[in-house]
Amino acid sequence: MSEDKIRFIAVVGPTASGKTELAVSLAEALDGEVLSCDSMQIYRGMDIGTAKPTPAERRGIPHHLIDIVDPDAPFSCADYKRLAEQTLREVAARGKTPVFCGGTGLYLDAVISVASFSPEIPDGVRQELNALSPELLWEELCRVDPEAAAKTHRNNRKRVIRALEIYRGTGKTKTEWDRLSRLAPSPYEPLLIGPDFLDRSLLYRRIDDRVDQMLRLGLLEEAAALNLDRRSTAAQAIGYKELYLYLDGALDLDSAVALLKKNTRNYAKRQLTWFRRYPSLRRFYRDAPDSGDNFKNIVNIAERHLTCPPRRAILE
RNA sequence: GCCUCUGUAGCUCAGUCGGUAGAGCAGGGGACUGAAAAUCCCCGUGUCGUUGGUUCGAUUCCGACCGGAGGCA
Repeated sequence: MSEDKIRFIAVVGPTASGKTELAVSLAEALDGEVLSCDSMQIYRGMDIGTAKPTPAERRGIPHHLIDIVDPDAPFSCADYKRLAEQTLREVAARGKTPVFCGGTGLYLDAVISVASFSPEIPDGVRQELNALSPELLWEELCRVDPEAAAKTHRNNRKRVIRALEIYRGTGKTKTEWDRLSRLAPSPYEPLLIGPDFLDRSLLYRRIDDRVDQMLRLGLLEEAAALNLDRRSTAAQAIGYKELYLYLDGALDLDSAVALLKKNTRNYAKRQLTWFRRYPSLRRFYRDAPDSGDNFKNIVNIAERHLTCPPRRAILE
C-alpha cells in the first residue's frame, strides 16, 4: 500500500529563512519543479511584498501555484488543496520531483493530512453568524458541538463562527467532519526540510533587512498602485496592510515601517510554532558552522527518500 | 559653578504615606481541518543608579557621589 504513496520534498520555514533559494537548489539537484505553498504569493501583482521569486531567482526551474488568482478573488485552503494535488500529480507524471516551498502551514496540512473537507457553506450562513454577539455564538457552539467548544477558545470569534457555520450549513458538526477527514490514510510521503536559525535574533535581523530592501525595491509604490480593497484577504498581507495605514493617513511612514517589521517578526514566530509540530521535520540551521556541508547532506537524504524502497519492503 | 527635575524589567513609564514592585510595548511559549501573512490563548525577580546614614526593616526618608534633562550665571 505504502508503495503507491507519492513522494515529494517540502521546504517549510519562517519567512526570510532562505526557503526560496534552498528549494530552487534542491529542484536543480533532484530534477524537480517548485510548488509554492504560500497564501499570498497566489495573488497576481503582489510581487515585492510577498517576496515572490523573481525570474532570476527561479533559475529556470518551473514554479507552480504562484500568480493564480486576482487579489480580490476569494480563495481558501480547500481551493489550494485541490490545485496543489492536481499540480502534484502532473509534475510527478512528468517524472519530475515535486518540491513544495512555502510558509503557510495550514495549506501544507491541507495537502498532506486532510483527506477531505466538509462541503462548501453558502455565504449567507456566515453573514448571519457575524451579526450575533460573542455570548450567543459561544452558547450555541457549546450546545451544538461541545467537543469543538472544548478545543476552541471562546474569544476566537473566527473559529467559533466557522464551527457553527459548518453545523448550520450541513447539519453535521465540525467534530464529525474532522473525524471523517482523518479516516483515509494520506496518499503522500513528504520529506519535510525546515531552514531555521539557532540564534533567532539572526532571523529577526534578516527580516528587518529584507523589509528595508523591499521598500528600496518599491513596495510602497506597488501597494499604492494595487490599491487593494481594504476588506479583502489580500489586503491583510503583511507589508501591504501596514503601508495602507500610512497611505490612508492613520500612521506616519516610520511608524508604519516599524509596525511592518514587528508584524513580520511575530509572524515568523507563529510559523516556527506551527512547524515545530512536525516530528519528522529535518531542520537545516542556516547559522550552524557546518551549514555548507549540510546542503549535500540534505540532497543525499532527499535522494534516499525519493528512491529507496518503502519501509514495508525492507521489513519483509 | 549654583539651582531645579530625573535615574525602577530590553524600551517607555507607574508605584510603594518605609514591610524588596506593576502596566503597555518588545520578547518567549502554545493552539490551529474551506478568511491562516488571519484569528486566539498563556507567561513579568528586576543589584528599584552607587555608596553611607536613620530605622527592627529603605527601592521608598536624609547626605554624598556618579549619569541624564532643563534653568541661572
